Amino acid sequence: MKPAFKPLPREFFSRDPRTVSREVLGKVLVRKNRRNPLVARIVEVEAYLGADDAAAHAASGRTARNAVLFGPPGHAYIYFIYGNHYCLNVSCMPDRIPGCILVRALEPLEGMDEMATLRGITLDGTKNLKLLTRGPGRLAEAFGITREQDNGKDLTSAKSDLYIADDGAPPPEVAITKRIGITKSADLPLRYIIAGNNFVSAPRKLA
DNA sequence: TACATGATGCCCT
DNA sequence: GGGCATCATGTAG
Repeated sequence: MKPAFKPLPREFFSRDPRTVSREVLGKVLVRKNRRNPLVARIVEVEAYLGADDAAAHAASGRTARNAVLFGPPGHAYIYFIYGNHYCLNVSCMPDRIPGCILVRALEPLEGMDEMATLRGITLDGTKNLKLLTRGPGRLAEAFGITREQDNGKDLTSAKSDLYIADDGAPPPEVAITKRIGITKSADLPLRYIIAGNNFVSAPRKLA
């Protein structure tokens, strides 16, 4: 593991989710409470705007489930979907304003063996590497993320066992498309991907 | 208390 | 390419 993964400051997330989405691409997600650190680069995210975004969980106001979105920025909002899958979101915007980003795909950098174990698959070749962290449900499983353990966790502190950091990589080229898997406000161009990256969850037309 | 539904992934064809 | 598992949450009654 490279030295000094520096966590992003809370102010980074205290902004419009669209700005955060664009700038968080190329940063790394770090998981520490394992035998070995798990590290993967963020290559695909979506922005959810809050009150004015019909597709956002926060659109209909604060509930027990989405309370984290209404709290301070830089915290993990984990929810369970389709009876099988967890998804990792990061709260954005200042306290009480419910923006967020959804992390949709990662490029594994370190700890692939353990990710494979968590996913319940074997790594036969480079092809299977994509199966580790491509898609919101998959990456959550590969990082051992559950609502019980990780919901509300501070992602801006290296003391946290789950956080987002800058590893010094140069900013990538960003492409923008429509969001995936939603029915409301489905045409808005709020999905941000690293252009040409092989680990994004699905090829889509540019918006 | 009951019901409809979803920011998905897997397996079968 | 399409159907389906599977359940927490929110909303209605």
